[in-house]
Amino acid sequence: MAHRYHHGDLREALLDAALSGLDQHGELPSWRALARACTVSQTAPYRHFANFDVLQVAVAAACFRRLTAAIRAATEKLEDPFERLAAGLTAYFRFGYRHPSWYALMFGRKRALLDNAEVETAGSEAYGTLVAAVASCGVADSAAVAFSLWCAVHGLADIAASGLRSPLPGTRPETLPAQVIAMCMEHVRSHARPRGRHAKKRSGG
Amino acid sequence: MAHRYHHGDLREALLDAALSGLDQHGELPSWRALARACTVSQTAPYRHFANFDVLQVAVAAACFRRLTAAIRAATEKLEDPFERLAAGLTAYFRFGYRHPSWYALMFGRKRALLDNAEVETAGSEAYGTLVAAVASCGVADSAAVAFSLWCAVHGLADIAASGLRSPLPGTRPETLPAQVIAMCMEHVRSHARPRGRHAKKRSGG
DNA sequence: TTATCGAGTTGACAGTGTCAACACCAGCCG
DNA sequence: CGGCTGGTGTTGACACTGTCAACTCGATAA
Repeated sequence: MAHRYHHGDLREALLDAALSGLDQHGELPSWRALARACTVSQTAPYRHFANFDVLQVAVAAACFRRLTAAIRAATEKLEDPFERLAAGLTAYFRFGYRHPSWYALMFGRKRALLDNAEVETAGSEAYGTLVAAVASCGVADSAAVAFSLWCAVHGLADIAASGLRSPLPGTRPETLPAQVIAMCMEHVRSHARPRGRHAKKRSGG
Repeated sequence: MAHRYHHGDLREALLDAALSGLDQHGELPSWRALARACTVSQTAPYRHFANFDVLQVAVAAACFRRLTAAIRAATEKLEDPFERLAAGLTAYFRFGYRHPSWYALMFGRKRALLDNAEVETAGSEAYGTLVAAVASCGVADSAAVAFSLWCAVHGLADIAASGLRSPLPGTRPETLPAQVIAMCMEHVRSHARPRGRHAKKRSGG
């Protein structure tokens, strides 16, 4: 059975092809190229996605889920809330740095992405982990502080993802995130309720 | 003579059409649409731009120059270096917020933009004003601090430009930049050499 | 067995960026 | 004045794109 008439799991195959094409060529393959990659006629994908935008949205949502997973993986083993936060921010940056084309898709401003529920949900979950991490550092208005941190780290990731022609000559890109994340942690500490200098979090309050 | 065979200044007309199309429809018009807008055949633009990427680069460079101008306009009247810096950061944000499609073009990661001399120059000039402003606040490693500020403000502008579905419910987008810029100024002050004089804030140590 | 219907196919359409070949016309040289 | 030149604009074509309508396949239900 070299060629079944029905592919079996075309939807998933298309998403896989999209992700790997994104990694390989830096851009989302065309609708027809995706079909070709799945050895399927150029209109077969229409049975699974209403149009190209819908497919893009599905891919972006998948990327957001991976971002959330990356952050969780980087933080789940840590106890100290400040360490957790710093690790989460670092993981966020690294995600954008390592998968520039995913990040570009996620934050490339596509009309369809902006008002889509799936992306909204997946994005909010990622953002939620950040707010929670800030709150657990004992910051009062954690939402506002979290937003500022997000701006800083998103800017860093976005700059890194889009080439990073190192505006600081002689500095390796690897060292830049440390500066930015240091600024973030400064900000958090200055907004945290005093809790005892080097006390590990003991009991929740 | 309603129709001259030679347009006269097609190059400039194309750039104008591109900018206004960018403002009006949120996206760069197509090559052919631009030609149509200048009442010219669809291949006439090739006499002025080698291809579509080159045109895009020219438009992006123009946008960078406008950004620099906006920052200069917002800061030139101010004396106090800290005020100047804050005003410059605010102007940067406002530029992205008010011209989302320009900003998207400038930082949308297009291969052609990354290694283009004109864009590089125009971008560096804008970045240079930031570094200078930071340095004039008496910050030692002004390059590193400026980069962190850039990340924060770029992230803010980028988020604002791409829709800003307000991750902080109940907060108007207008109030968000204040938070981020406050973080930036905190960062600068904590890295500034103490100079006495008109210190608005002192950090206890 | 036959009817049904989701899933895949073919062919076509308007739109895109780009190229080669051609047409126009301002300017210079004789 | 006349003819040539070369920058500018035009025409027609190519391969490619996303999308649609109409057709076909084949597993499952009656």
